[in-house]
Amino acid sequence: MRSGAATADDPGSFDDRTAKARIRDAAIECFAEEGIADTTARKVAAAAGVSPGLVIHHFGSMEGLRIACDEHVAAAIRRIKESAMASGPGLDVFGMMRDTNIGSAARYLARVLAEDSHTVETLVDDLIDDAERYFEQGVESGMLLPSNDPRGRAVVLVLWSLGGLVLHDHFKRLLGVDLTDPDLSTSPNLMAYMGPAYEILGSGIFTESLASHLQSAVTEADETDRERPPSAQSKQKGTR
Amino acid sequence: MRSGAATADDPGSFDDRTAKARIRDAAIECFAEEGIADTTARKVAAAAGVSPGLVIHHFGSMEGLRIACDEHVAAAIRRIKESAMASGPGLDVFGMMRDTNIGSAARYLARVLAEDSHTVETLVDDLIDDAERYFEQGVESGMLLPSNDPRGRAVVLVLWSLGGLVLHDHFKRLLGVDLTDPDLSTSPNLMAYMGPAYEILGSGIFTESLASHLQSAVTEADETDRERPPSAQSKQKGTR
DNA sequence: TAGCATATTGAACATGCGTTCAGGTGCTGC
DNA sequence: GCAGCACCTGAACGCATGTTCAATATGCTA
Repeated sequence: MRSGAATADDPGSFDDRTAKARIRDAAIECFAEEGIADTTARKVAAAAGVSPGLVIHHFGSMEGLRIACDEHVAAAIRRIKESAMASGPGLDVFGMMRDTNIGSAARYLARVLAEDSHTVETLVDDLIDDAERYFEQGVESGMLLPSNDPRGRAVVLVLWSLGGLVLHDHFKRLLGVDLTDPDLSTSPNLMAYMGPAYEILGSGIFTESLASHLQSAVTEADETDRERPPSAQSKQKGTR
Repeated sequence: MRSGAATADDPGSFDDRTAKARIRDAAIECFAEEGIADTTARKVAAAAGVSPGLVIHHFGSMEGLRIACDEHVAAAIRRIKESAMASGPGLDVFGMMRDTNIGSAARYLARVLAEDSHTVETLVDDLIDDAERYFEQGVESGMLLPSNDPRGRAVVLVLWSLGGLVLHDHFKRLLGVDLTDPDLSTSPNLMAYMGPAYEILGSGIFTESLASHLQSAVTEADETDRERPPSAQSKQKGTR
């Protein structure tokens, strides 16, 4: 069909745009744009310029297509992340996936993050592992504060960030920032998001006195197993 | 089938636990448990103990059902939020919706937050408005640090929190905490989440030097990008 | 009692889905 | 040449879906 490309699916070969690859790419875009549930074999086929039968012929089923897309996007993100980490220090978790023509990957991710997919779980785990390692370096070099729970801090920060990605429509509506924009860094409204984010990550939001008060409550609850959590007055509900 | 102590319904109607209400409740549970796309009229009908036709008869269409569920859940959350805000200060955004038998509302919310629904948008807007007002009180009473962008800070914090809710499966897997658990506050692993969260919100993660470095980079980018916006950095950030 | 509106059913319908399959096309090796 | 093979098509199948509708049950009004 195309140029003198050899046999079909050969990852790493020069011309990957075989029909199979075109279908996969079209599927990623379709999943990203229309959502998982609203993406049908026929839509993907039309977008890729092939017949519906070919979609199933190459991927076995729609679920197979989903898995292939998951893996392709995960691989793309890993590649971007690696080059970003090699290029030097960055601090936000999104930084890993911006400044690169990542295409529809961010939008795709935002769509599948809430579904359960083993591939995505593994990707999230990896992102957290890397963040944790990254934070550790930051602590050692004096850029980041140490944590009582480095792993937990990495989990919370990465999932907050990814959760923000999932809710990108709300950010777009409320702050005018599209977190899935491939070239987010040139967005004029970026600071509407980055400003508050850096402020929070810079100094928190609690004052000294409140922070110490909460901290003592936390450690207290941590030591005694059955103690009230720090959220203060939970109204007794009678029966338990 | 449950009877008697049903969850409250529309304010204004006395006994709403009609078949229509049963269908709506079953639908909320079904949406929450199986997801939006996998919830069919027949499943809802079976769960409510009625025929599929009745579902459409009462709500016009499945989309009508979705809207009715959105509005019901939004009303429930607003009610909970109001009583929580009346009961005194709390600091995390989840606090609004825990300590109450909110049923499947949190799981439902987690499912619809990423879809677009005008009702949910309005609910999110309200949550942010309340958080902003709430933070303002916290600043006045000396519990919270002032912000250069109070609105932006509220948006970011609420959406990070809600994003975490959407990704509750990942939190459950990684920290053992189920953020959609109706009685979250008694969860033994709660601190695996609250600890890092409070740590971040307490003092941030950046050290002094890095924070000032980033801040200068931000203002620099702000000035070079365009003219200095009218309301920006009028107030110098905390003396610390 | 009759009359009427509402509540509810269950079978039917049209639609769109994922998937299958028999066959067509073009290339490669003999 | 022509067999073999991979790629690809497009019609078809079976199924689940949302929705419709005539028919029935139920309860309210007079």
